[in-house]
Amino acid sequence: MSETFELEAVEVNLSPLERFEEFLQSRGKRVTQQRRIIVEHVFAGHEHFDADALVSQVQQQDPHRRVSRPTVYRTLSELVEAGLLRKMTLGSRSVYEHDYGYPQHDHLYCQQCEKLIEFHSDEVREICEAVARQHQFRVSGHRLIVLGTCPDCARPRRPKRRLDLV
Amino acid sequence: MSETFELEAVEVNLSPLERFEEFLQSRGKRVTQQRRIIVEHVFAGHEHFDADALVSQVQQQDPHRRVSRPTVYRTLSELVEAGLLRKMTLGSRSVYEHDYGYPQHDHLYCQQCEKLIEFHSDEVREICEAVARQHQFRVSGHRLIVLGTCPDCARPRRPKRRLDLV
DNA sequence: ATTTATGCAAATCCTTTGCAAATCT
DNA sequence: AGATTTGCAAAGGATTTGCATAAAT
Repeated sequence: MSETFELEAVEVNLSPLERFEEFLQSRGKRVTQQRRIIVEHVFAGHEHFDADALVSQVQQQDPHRRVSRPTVYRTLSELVEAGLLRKMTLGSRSVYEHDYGYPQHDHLYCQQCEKLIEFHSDEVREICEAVARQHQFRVSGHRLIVLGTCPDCARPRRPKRRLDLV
Repeated sequence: MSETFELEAVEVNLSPLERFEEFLQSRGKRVTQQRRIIVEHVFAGHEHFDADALVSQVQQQDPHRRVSRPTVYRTLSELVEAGLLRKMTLGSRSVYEHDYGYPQHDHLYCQQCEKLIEFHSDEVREICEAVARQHQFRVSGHRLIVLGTCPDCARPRRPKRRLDLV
């Protein structure tokens, strides 16, 4: 998965933090400690995460560099605006993932263990564009999520599937 | 849109209510006034709706046949379980639409006016299946939403787009 | 007669907001 | 200094839950 990223990665000149600082300046916003902490933490790995996880991870990684929940929510919104993160809704909470420097992709979502598996498909984007064209619809993006059970969860015990959700 | 439905509609023997009654009985649940009211109302038209809209619509349609919010939520879950309704998340709330007797489809979602436009694509389902196969993933369904601006909203004023959401 | 369902009020969960104190530029 | 941010506590919106009462089998 990460190999794929390296290969397909879009050309990027600035580090996420640099890009974010640029964004902030262009808006007359300030480069604060907490915004720096958040960006660094978020781009240290490329897993999916939600606001809550981010708050506790940052806090436990270094008790000194703590950031409040409201600030995390505020900064995540800015990162989405800046094009650094992509946001998607999973059940009741929002999940974020890298957007800047990462190729477009969609997900397989295991309803058992809540795992997200990424996959890329040019066809999906093409279909979206074709359909949009037919409806004179101006596309800004799409979200495709394939629901089901991952191989790990398919074995063990009976797949008490959750029929609701998403 | 509705013409397409007529043509592509899957073979159906039972009315939604009959099917739901069957489902309820098979689970030792009861056929109550409010469950009947809800099913009838939901299948009177085939628009998308959320719990809140359903509560007020039912109430204003006939003040006598009122149903409480908790009951609506509980019944909607049962209808999803029964395969009569499909649930999807839009921003912060859940939106429902017919599933029983209606062909699989996906949506174009206007971020300006929140309108949902349905479209059908066999290719999407095929892609989902192909990808799932590659990952030994057992598919139970998918959700594809194309985000953007509908033609009606593209004209009037500048498209102050919402960059967050979904 | 039993058992399940309803409605109310209260509780949850996730996210946002008001505001005084702290931090940037 | 002057403006923006932060963190706290509280507010909000959507959905769920406990429980006594009402309705279905």
